[in-house]
Amino acid sequence: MKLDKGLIAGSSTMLVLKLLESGDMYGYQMIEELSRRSNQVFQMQEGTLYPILHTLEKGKYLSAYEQQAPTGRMRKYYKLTRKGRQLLAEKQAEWEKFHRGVEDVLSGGADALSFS
Amino acid sequence: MKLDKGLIAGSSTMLVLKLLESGDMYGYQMIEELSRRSNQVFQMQEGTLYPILHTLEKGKYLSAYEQQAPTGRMRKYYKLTRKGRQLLAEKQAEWEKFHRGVEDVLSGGADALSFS
DNA sequence: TATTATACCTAGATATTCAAGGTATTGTCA
DNA sequence: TGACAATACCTTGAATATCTAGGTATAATA
Repeated sequence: MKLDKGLIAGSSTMLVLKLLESGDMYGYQMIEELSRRSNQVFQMQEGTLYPILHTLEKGKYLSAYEQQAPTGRMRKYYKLTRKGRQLLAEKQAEWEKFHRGVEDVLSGGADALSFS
Repeated sequence: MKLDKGLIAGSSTMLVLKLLESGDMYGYQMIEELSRRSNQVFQMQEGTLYPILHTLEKGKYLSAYEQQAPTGRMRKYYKLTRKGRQLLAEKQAEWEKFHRGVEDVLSGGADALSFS
C-alpha cells in the first residue's frame, strides 16, 4: 500500500475478512474492492494478499472453490467460514481497542476527566 | 504491547513523538505515560522504545540531555526538535488517512453515497 | 501482432516488534 | 545486613508482516 508499511501491518487480515463478509470474492477482485471501499487509500499488493489468503485457508478461516468467469477464465473464490467470522469479530474488537488507544493519546491522553 | 504486534507497527514512532509534544521526558517515563494516557492499552516494551529513541535522535528529530533526578539517579531526557514536530504532523496526517480508510471498509465501504 | 488487463503464484529483502538477556543504582522489608 | 523489587539504561536475535520483483497464463484491445 502507499501508506507507511507498518501502519497496515495487522489490519490486512481483518480487511480481507471484512470484504468476504459481504460475499464470496476472488483475489484480484478483493484488491479492487478494497481500493474502492477505502476511497483508494488501500492499494493492496498481490504479494501481500495471496499469502494472507493461503494462510487463512489453511487455518480453515476461509474455504475456496474455483469457478469459471463469463469470459472463460478460471477464478478462485474464497468464502468466509464460521471460524472466519469469529476471527473477524475478534480482529474488529482488537482494532477498536487499538484505535481508541491511539485516539486517546493523540487527544492528549487520559487526564483528570475520567474517574471511577 | 498486548495487542496484535502488527497493529502497533508504524504507530509507535508517532506516539513517542506525541508524548514529547507535551514536554521533555526520559524513556522509562514515556512507557508509563503512554500506558496512562491510553488507559493501559499500550504497554510499550523497552526493547521497542529505546531503538526508536536512538533512531529519532540520529535523525535529529529529537535532542537529548542528561539530568539528575531528585533521587540522585541520572536520567536521559529527550526533547522534540523542530524537525521532530514536522515529522509528528506528517505521521498524524498519515494516521488520519489510514484510520479513515479502515473505518470506511469496516462500515461497508464507499457506496453510492459519494459522488463528485 | 503486440500490448494491456486479468488472474494466479512465490522468493528474497526490508522493517518492526518482542523476548530475553545484561548493567547499575535506589528503596524497601525482613 | 541481605535480598528483592523498582527504577533506568541498553542490545541481540527470533518472529512476523509487507513489499519488490519476479514468474506463468489467458482474454481483450489496439
